[in-house]
Amino acid sequence: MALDRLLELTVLLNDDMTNALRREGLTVARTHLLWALHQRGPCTQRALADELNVTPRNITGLVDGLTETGHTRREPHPTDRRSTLVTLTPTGALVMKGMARGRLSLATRLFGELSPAELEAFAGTAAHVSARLRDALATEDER
Amino acid sequence: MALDRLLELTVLLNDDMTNALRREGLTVARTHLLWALHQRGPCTQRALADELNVTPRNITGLVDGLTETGHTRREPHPTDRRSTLVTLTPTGALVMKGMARGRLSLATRLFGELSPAELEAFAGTAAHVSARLRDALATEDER
DNA sequence: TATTGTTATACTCTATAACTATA
DNA sequence: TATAGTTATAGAGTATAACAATA
Repeated sequence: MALDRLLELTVLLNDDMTNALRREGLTVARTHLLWALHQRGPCTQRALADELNVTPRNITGLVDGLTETGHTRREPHPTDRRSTLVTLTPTGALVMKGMARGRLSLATRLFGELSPAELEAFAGTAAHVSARLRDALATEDER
Repeated sequence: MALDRLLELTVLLNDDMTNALRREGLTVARTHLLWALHQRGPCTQRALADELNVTPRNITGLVDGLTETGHTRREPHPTDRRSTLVTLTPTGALVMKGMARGRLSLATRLFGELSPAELEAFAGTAAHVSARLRDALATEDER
């Protein structure tokens, strides 16, 4: 059944992500945070908490770790002295650029043998599934 | 790009799984263990460690938790006094039966609107991607 | 009074290493 | 000597609650 394949794929992707990141001294959770910074630029921890859907306390820990490894830096907020701005260090920015390239090459290797039509069909279906997921889980409680 | 959709889907599925399971007092890791028991019947902890690809120490913790919540039980191995056989309690077996049904109904809701041809194409592509993933990650190190 | 980030505390998953009981 | 499972220890991710500084 398709769902089983999908779940299996989920597990595989997750494990592979974890292992690949460990080789760079990163974790999945920390990489999500880096990715958010890469896309949005400097953020307050509050904004990161909202973006990643975790508690502010959790962000404190993730930024602690990333700052210790030299990927991020805490800077004072220019107008609000309660806030800190989390920014990518040059190293952190480099790592994220490499990661963007890595995703591209992984995609090429994974999907490279598919015809454009197949690719389109797959992406369309994935989008469809993604959209339905929301509705489905809103009513999953009666299970 | 298709990979982005796939990763997004991975994250969504993962979060949803986590939340759905929390409503039943379970976690993803513990459910993997229950699923293995559901499919293979009573297992030694060693066998579970191999099946889930985690350390024996980790299995000790998971079985501790599941036994405390009444999903599993430890029984003496009939011939090897070093081993314990982990079994599903009646409650645990019931939960897993419900989960098998739940997966079916979730699949129906997610994929129900797709034509058989679309479903087949999606499943085929997922299998293809799954297979390629192995090769791809064996050579991902040059990144 | 409300918000930002922290400290305090706790639980789960995970790993390695040392140890006990058995094989 | 090797194997099954445990205790000991540690680190990461996550949560809630109480608190300090600031708005």
